[in-house]
Amino acid sequence: MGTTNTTLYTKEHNEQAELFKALGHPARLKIITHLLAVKSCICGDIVSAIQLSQPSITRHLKVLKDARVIQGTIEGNSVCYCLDPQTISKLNELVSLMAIDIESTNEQCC
Amino acid sequence: MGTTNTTLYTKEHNEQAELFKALGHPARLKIITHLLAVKSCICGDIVSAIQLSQPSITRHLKVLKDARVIQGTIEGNSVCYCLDPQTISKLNELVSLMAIDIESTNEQCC
DNA sequence: TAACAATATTGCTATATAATTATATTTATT
DNA sequence: AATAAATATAATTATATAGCAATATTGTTA
Repeated sequence: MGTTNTTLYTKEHNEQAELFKALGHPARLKIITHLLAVKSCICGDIVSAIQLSQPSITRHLKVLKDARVIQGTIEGNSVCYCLDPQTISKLNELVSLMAIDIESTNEQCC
Repeated sequence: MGTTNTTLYTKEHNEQAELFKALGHPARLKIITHLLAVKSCICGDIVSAIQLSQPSITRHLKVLKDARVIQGTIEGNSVCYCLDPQTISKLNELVSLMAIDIESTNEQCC
């Protein structure tokens, strides 16, 4: 049905899935890369950096914001977006743990 | 349109997005967690570990396999699945870089 | 206050996804 | 060869997502 039955899973798995899902679109990765590249907050110029319509960008930004990948603060007329270090850090821990766990599981049976 | 226009993005971003997308479902994270926990390849018992129908599991496994998160080898009647260390390692590098980059961008303007 | 600028929302369409039941395929076993 | 077991595929349904054009909202400035 296109609808995930979240009741079957832990809160953690559901939250982590939301995060990964938010990262699962090239436009959103491009936005993130852009935010990292400019080394500071950026405002409306995301639209000119990404080849999508303004409403589409806004939507992608909303997805990233809902997943707490980015934060947005209103600065007068425009909005200043930047990455949320906490979320990226949490993501990093999660993936690092996976990588460590997999190292110790070096039975390579497949 | 529900269809991502992949031509707008780099091959890397498209590939990374595919990977994140594959991880963006709690059932698939549960499968991964299970594979990490049993510390070895497991076969059909994934179905009993996850509360979903057999075809749904098979589909999730296919998504993970297509994204190279897991590998599957046929063992007689059943299939043995395990995580692909290379992909997890690549993912780890990517996310680590993000985390490092964000550290150096500590202007916290938002 | 009017006009402008920047961002958000709405409405729409087409494709993608999640899930199931039923069926098919494949291999093992008797 | 027949049956059983394990996995995969097909068909179906409902919801989600990506994208855009048009419009609304919100804040700035003349």
